[in-house]
Amino acid sequence: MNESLTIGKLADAALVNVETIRFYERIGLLRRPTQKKGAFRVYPAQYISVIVFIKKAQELGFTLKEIAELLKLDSNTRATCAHISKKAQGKLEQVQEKIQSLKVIEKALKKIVTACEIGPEEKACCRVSDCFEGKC
Amino acid sequence: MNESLTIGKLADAALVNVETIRFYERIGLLRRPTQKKGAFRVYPAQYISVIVFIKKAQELGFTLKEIAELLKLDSNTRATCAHISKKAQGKLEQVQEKIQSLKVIEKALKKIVTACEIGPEEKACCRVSDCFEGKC
DNA sequence: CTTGACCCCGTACTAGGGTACGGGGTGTAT
DNA sequence: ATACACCCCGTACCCTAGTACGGGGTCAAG
Repeated sequence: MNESLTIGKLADAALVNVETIRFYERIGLLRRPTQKKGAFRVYPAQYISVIVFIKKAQELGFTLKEIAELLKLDSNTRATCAHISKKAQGKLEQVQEKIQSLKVIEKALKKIVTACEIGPEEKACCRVSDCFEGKC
Repeated sequence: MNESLTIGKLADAALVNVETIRFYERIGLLRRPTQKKGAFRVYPAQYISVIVFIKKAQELGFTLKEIAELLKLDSNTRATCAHISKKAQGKLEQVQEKIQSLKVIEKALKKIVTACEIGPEEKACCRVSDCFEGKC
């Protein structure tokens, strides 16, 4: 297959607005596609996963700037492989910290759920807002 | 101890701007402290962990609105315990989804790092942007 | 009892991340 | 060859989450 898409089809496939794609191109987050049909952009289907990735990463608290850095790791410039490895390691640590923090919140929420099931009087034993103080 | 703090001390302790605290109060994310010294707000030290929590949760991609919902789980209104349990379960699922997504990204980054260490030619085998398509 | 550091409130401004709009061009199906 | 859905670009506008500002009040030390 290896379909190619207009901006509208791409937007539909990635569940975003056409304007969002144009916006990402303007700020340099998405590369303008090399191929064109007349004046119209023509995107390889690959772009869908890039946009899906951007949206997922955003939900995880990455800024568009940080996401741009993540996407840069995909570029195939062999010359800079050591550099890319270093960058990837930094991002990896950032991701692992987020996972740890989420696990702390997860634990607090689980405690609230079970405490509630046991009985209302137990509930007060855990506050999500204390979960980063080790009190939970 | 059980210290009480002025807004300035609280801001310093929680590593935010005084204006940020006032902003959070304005939008109802933080409750205005009940105690006052004259016209000045007096905060119990507990507020520090609440603000720290807000900041952490933000980094994890929660909006202030979502964070307000998380904080509501801390309220001690016994009448609504079943309701709180349900809310907490919903939030728990949201948190667990985030953890899963981050693990997918983590895996992709690890692959990039090791591929880079083995040799530049292997690097192209993994793109972070494909990581939600199961291609990684 | 004054001075300096801090607080009050309201309003205005900013940055990030889009969304909407409007006037015009285009590709394809009929 | 014409209609209609879709694309182009630029500009303006919007929401969220703050940050800054300015005029005035207040506590505590000297």
